Amino acid sequence: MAEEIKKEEKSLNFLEEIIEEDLKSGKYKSIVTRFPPEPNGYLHMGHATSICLNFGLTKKYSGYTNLRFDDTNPSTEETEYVDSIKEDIKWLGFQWKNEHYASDYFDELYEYAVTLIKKGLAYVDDLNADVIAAMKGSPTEPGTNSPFRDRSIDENLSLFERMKNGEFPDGTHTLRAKIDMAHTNMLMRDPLLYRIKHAHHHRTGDKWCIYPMYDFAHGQSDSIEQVTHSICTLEFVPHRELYDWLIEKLEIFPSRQYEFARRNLSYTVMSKRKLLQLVTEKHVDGWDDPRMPTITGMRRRGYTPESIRDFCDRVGIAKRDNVTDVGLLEFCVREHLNKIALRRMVVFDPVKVVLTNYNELPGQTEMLTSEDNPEDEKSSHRDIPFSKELYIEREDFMENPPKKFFRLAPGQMVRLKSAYIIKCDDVIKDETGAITELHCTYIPESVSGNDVSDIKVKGTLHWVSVKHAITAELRMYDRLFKTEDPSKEEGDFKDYIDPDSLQTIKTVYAEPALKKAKFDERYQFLRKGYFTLDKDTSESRMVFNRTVTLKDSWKPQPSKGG
RNA sequence: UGCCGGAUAGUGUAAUGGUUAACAUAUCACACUUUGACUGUGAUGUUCUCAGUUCGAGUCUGAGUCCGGUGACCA
Repeated sequence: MAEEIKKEEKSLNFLEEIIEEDLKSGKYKSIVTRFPPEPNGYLHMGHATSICLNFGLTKKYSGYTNLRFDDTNPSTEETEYVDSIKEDIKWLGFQWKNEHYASDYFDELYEYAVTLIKKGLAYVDDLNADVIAAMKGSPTEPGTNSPFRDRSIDENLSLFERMKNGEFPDGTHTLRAKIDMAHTNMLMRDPLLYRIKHAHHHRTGDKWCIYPMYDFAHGQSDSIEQVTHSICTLEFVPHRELYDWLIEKLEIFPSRQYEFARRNLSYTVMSKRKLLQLVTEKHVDGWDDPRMPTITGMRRRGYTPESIRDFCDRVGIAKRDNVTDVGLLEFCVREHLNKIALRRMVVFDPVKVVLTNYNELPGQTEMLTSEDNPEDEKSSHRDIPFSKELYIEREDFMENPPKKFFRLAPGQMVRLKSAYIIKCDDVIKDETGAITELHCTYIPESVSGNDVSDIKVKGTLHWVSVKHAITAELRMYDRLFKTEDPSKEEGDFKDYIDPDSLQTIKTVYAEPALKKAKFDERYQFLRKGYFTLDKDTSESRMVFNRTVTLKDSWKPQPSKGG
């Protein structure tokens, strides 16, 4: 027996390295992470990265992940978002251990503030926002101490309590940490800890009129929950110093913050503000528009959670700015859908084929059969009716084909998928010269599964029987933007929206098996792409969304002289 | 202008001082194919610059360049 264990050692990302080191050194026996959305918007692909990271880490190493809503700003947050966020996380396939709210900790946070005041490390400032901002100084110039900086502890205590009791209007007082107004890190120049907001909170109602700032809530919540690794994006790097300072002064559980680069995707935008703009200005159909990089949008588009997780795994994480090619996401989606999608034939832009030598018996329909998914050896099958009159794709016929055109052309033969080989004999046109029918002959002995014709053809076409076809509406979605990084372009990012990113085909012709389409199924319309049923489907109208096209490497050769 | 990050094929990541810098995707060929899909085979293509340390540098040091973040009573 070979002693060498050939283990495919997958390299670790920088967070896995840190965690393995922490586990090895005995610093922690198990790890705790958290996913901390603010309930003021819908989750998008960037959040999905963070979710996969946080939950993935505690799944790989022993531990768990909490869901914590960072609801410290009552004026922007709503319960509506809480529900959608939870739904999205579950849909992605993750389950949190505890559901927390920063607002659950308001009492403790208040006590922490009192502790800081008693230590002489925080004070109530009577300055208004503008003055405080002005006195912060600039990156190159130190700030100026507030005249209220050296109030007595007792006075601070009393003032802070009166703030809590609602004795002051909004904006008149704040609680600030007493650190260093000349600090090179602007965030350390006596940062605000609490502000007065006489606002109704979605969970605590009217109990509070003072609310902690992010910096005085996030790290403290981490600590209360004994989060070991608090993972956030790079723009919070400057906050880490304050994060550590507060934990040290408060002498609470030392959670540690680690930062990674947020995930950007090409041909889309990812900031909450921009996505909101797209919705409110009606450039898209809503948060769940299938072109949106939101979880709900991708779900409606037909993306699978498996493919999104796979994508996150493949791209990994690091600390450098990135714009990941959305093509990679599309690859992951195709790869998964190829395995699970049921095959169906749908003709988008029909041209009629008449099989001149096919004799239909009255009252009888020839039924053919085809596998639902050739990737699956145990695939189920469905029946497909065949008849004298068929539709094929208009683009699958050319009167004057270029070289290597494997489809239908005068005198040329093709296979109809799961049916017969046919040969084109005549092209029928109307008075304008437009092709109305193709007269073909079929080869009876070439039937799929029992082909004794010995004819080899290069092309196989999808088709439907005219009289058996059902109709549906198709929404062909493409990338929302025309440029890779719309935010980087000159002018407004919205100028780069692709007006053709949604093209609706009102009527397409499908084989009857598609009538039984279900919302949780994915379909591959043969040679066309992956589709899923849209919520706009009604009794009278089926609507399908194109999730992603099939890869298509065929390029028509330039034909010479007609 | 200060402070803090970062720079490896087109893109995203790996290589933890030691062969010819790897993997995925993309692109291009070829093969296979009752989906011009899938699959298979091959090819193209990479360490920001300069100097230094070292037998040996993508990795360490210094300088420079470029990119990003940061100056909300937002998170």
